[in-house]
Amino acid sequence: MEERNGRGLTEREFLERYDPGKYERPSVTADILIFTAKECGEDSHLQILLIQRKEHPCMNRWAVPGGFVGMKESVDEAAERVLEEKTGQSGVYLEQLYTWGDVGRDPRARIISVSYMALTPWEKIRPAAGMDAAWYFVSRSGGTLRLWNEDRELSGQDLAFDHARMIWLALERMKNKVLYTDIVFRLLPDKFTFPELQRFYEVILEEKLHGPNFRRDMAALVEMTDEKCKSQGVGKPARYYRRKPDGVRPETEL
Amino acid sequence: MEERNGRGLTEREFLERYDPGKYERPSVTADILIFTAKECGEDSHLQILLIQRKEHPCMNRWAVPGGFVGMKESVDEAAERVLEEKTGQSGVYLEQLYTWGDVGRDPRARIISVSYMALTPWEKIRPAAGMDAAWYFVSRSGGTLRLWNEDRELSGQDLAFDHARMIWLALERMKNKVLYTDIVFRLLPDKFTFPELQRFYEVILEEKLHGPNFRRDMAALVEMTDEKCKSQGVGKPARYYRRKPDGVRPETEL
DNA sequence: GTAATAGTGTCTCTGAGACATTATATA
DNA sequence: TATATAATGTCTCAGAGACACTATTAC
Repeated sequence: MEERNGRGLTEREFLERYDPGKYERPSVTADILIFTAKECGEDSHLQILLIQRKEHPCMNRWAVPGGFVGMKESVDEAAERVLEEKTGQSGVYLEQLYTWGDVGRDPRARIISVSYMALTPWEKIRPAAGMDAAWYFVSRSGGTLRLWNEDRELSGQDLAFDHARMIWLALERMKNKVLYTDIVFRLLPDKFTFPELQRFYEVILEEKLHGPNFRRDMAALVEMTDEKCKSQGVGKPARYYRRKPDGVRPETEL
Repeated sequence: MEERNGRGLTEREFLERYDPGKYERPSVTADILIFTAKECGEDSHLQILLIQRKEHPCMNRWAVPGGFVGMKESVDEAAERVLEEKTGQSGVYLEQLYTWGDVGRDPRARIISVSYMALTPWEKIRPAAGMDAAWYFVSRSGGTLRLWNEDRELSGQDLAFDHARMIWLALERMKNKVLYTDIVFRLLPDKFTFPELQRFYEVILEEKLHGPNFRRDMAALVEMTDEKCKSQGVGKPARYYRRKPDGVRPETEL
């Protein structure tokens, strides 16, 4: 530990003299794509929490919640902080997705954003804090992103900065991971029916699945409970299932 | 475009008054994991370019090449710049991997690093610039990373910062992507033999493959040429193959 | 010739996909 | 009873894995 560098300095001496202020530096934010899913009548959809900006730039446009990374918190911690501020939850599944570093992506200043994806069951969501936050249904059809709720439908130009691409990438990532990881269960409550589970898979995969085969393929991951769902409408009521304690698939590669 | 915010400012007026200097900001680097692969006698191995640090902190330890992201370049552009400085190449396959944001990861200052993976054929590599750069063979066995070359063998403590984890993640990512993307061909020259191709797959997948089945499965992606390899040692000389122009698999999800 | 590696052909058995059938609720 | 949805059982065919065999070089 007493090694000296080219100018004869130890590490301690070097660090004391080190001036990090010589160069200009970018700001860094953690932006969180908070997803949930709710059964709504016939068809299910993913939902994402967006915030309407009350300030320039992109005033009145809708943005993914985010916050600047402080000097005394890791980027991951900043992401958790933002998530808790917006949903009142902690311990939510959070996964880093991508870092957005183009020069002109925010006209205010040089801002680099690390995007995260958060997945949480609808039941655990507290009503979005503040009037400027709203849940939007989200789907992709053809090459375009669709975002809508009871109040309005957004077009591509209604999203701030490069956030449309952020959302697109998150949906793509989910689609790629859903078959070999456990992420669906992060969107579901502890007890769920097989039809629910299947609809969630279908939404994320953006394709219909064959019911009987789906049951067969999921058999290793879930187990039956004695409870039956109260029948909603006509037809045989579904039985509740839960995850098998040991039926585990990996979640991240890190 | 003439919308005014809560204080009656237009976007132009707001931006003129915006002061990005109020908060302290972290430094951001782009760190490049430059991989190549070379046939070396019996067994092939991936190789990675490392640089021995001549300065505190982590003096004399080996680090992944990196550089600070300038204010007038995107993070991707910074990555390309670093890559070209170190290999003299441009147009190399480059993929963003992960962003490392822990507070104490660099004792000099708060530094957030965006890691990239670069893949290039051995033939296109120019000799590493400077005496401080060296190629290391790299593999994982059990839970540990192995790095070695003709001169020395590195242990976990010989790597700077969190760079061992960076390399580990890159190997994991490669392993996960190799079967459904084109990344192997980024490591190979234009013409290659089937045994070569198979060994590269085996190195990345960290498992032996069955020769005849491997040929069958790759048939859609490559095509035979008339050229035969000069026989090296005993045995039937291998035939050269090249990629089919249309035999394409996707490379990234972005 | 033998040894060694390159390359082809074929068999089998798992498992994904499709469909038929039974079960249980409402009306 | 009819209808709608849940849940189970079975058939088939493509494809992964394993193996046997042929081809071409050095020695």
